[in-house]
Amino acid sequence: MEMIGKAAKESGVSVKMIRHYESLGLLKGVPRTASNYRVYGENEVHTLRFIKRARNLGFSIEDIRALLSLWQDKRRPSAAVKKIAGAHMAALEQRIAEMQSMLTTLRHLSHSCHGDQRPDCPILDDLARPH
Amino acid sequence: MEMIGKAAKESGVSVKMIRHYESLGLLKGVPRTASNYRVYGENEVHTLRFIKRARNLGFSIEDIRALLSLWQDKRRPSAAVKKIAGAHMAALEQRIAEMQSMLTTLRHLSHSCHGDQRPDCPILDDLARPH
DNA sequence: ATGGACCTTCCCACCATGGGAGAGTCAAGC
DNA sequence: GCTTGACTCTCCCATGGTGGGAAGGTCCAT
Repeated sequence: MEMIGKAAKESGVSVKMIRHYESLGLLKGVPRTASNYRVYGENEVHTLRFIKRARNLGFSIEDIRALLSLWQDKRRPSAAVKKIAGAHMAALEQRIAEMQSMLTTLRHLSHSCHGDQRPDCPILDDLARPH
Repeated sequence: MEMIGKAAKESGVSVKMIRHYESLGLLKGVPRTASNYRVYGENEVHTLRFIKRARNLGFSIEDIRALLSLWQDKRRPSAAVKKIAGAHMAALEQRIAEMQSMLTTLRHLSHSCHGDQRPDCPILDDLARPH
């Protein structure tokens, strides 16, 4: 009889988040003891690790919901999985590109800022640019 | 007499967010008409554009709060500005590195997934890895 | 039986943004 | 003057993912 704390340790998902995922319907039908404690078996811990790994790869909860149901469907077409992964990769690429563009601008600005005791600061000048 | 809608258009900050920034103390002492409408002048619009630009560069509200006060302090040391920018750049770099690491893994997995009608899928296999 | 380590539910917070309700205001056109 | 539409006001709620903490129940070892 495995309680939530043990499942948390084994899966790497915090107790808080295990309950949260359950409330979101990612873990269904978790049984309870007579005193209302959640009980986890191998399957649940396996699912939690799946979720953990997917979160580590940046998948959203909705993506994970879809991935879990494909995982459980032994007749899924692998194309369906690849499509989700592809969309996520595209989103990551876009976000990275945005951040890199910020970084490029910041590096230019920072490079041209003395960073000393004097008040002159191209960084502030840029932020305050009338444009 | 410039109402909030016009200030929004001129600054690129939404009406909602202008009010929000004011509630956070980023815009102080915005005057009101007799009928309680906010009134904006050049200074306020300028500040809003500053905020907008800083947000576009990914600065947090707290960073912006500090940047605004440095902007208004004509005797600031530029080092203080550069320090904030540097910390932000480091955070961006770290986040980008994390996302790129996700992307690398995803690309490997996706590459080895047929993406057809068959159920075999290394992506799911990896997510479900016992590890 | 007491204490400590669990567990439960419920509410609140973050950050930045937006949606929408319900009410007031203002100007233009009739 | 009255209607209409475009503003504006304040409030509350939602997002997504995570955590904090309160108030109470349970279980086991001393």
